Amino acid sequence: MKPMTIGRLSSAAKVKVTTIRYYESIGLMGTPERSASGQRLYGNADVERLSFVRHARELGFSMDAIKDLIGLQTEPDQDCSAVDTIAQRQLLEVQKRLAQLEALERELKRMVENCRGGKVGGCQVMAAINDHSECESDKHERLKPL
Amino acid sequence: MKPMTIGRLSSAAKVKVTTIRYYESIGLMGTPERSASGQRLYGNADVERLSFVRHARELGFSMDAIKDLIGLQTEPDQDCSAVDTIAQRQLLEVQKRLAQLEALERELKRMVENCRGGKVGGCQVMAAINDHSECESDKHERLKPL
DNA sequence: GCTTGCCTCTACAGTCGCTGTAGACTGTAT
DNA sequence: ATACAGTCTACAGCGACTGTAGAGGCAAGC
Repeated sequence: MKPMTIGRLSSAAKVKVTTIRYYESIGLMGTPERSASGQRLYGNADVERLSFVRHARELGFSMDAIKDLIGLQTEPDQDCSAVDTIAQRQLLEVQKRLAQLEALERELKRMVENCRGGKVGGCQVMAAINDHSECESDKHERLKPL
Repeated sequence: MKPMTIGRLSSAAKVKVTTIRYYESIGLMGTPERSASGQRLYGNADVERLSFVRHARELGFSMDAIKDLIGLQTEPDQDCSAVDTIAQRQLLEVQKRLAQLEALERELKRMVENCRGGKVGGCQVMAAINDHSECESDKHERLKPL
């Protein structure tokens, strides 16, 4: 039960030191104890909580969703359906994004395959970007960062 | 050849007014003429250039890549391979991202399907996020925003 | 005890690609 | 003449961090 410094927590949970302090600042991690000299001190529960956050981030959950999940975790007697709802919403998001990216892939593939070399002036890739209207998926939704 | 205001350019190219000014500020759109009262004035060439930028953004190209593409576009006698390289790099990025998202989808699906209802305390979804190690794709790369 | 060298602290700026706000001015339609 | 939409500049904010600066802390080797 001996407390660990932020660096140990960082390597235990595989989350960067700066990120841990950031999580604290946005209320995702709660204010830890401090040593006499002011250093943050953590215990095993913090490793688990931080790992949970990391796993959830890796699954693409937003910070808000993660906050909700943590809130639910602290009330184990509540109905599980709230958790299920969050996960299902996330799955839908991922599937939507997948569909977008698949359309993009088809389009880029077509562009690259049509390239016959030569000069920029007659470049098929350039033409494809210019004359986007020919494309199957003309109406891209606003694309989130790749 | 009568010049148009930023609002007309905005609807012609389907890019928001504020975004056009932003593009100007980062050097993507060049400084336009101004009317006597200081309003920006654009011509048809600007519509094409801005549409090109929009199409490229919809295809997920970064601003840097788009700057490169525009630079190449103004030199139609250069070899086309530089364009092809940028597009291929973009395709690879998209494919990498697709693979990540597919792994995510499998994992989320598994989580959601395992949910049998009940209380949060015994929730399979929670368990799955906690015990990420069981998953096929334990080693997710840093996930970019959904 | 002293130095070395890493660890930790706070506070703030920067990233990307915009979006939103405030407050003033301009142009057009009625 | 008035109303109202459009435009102007300048700056702050978004999410989820990352990077920097400058100061202080801590354990190990000499």
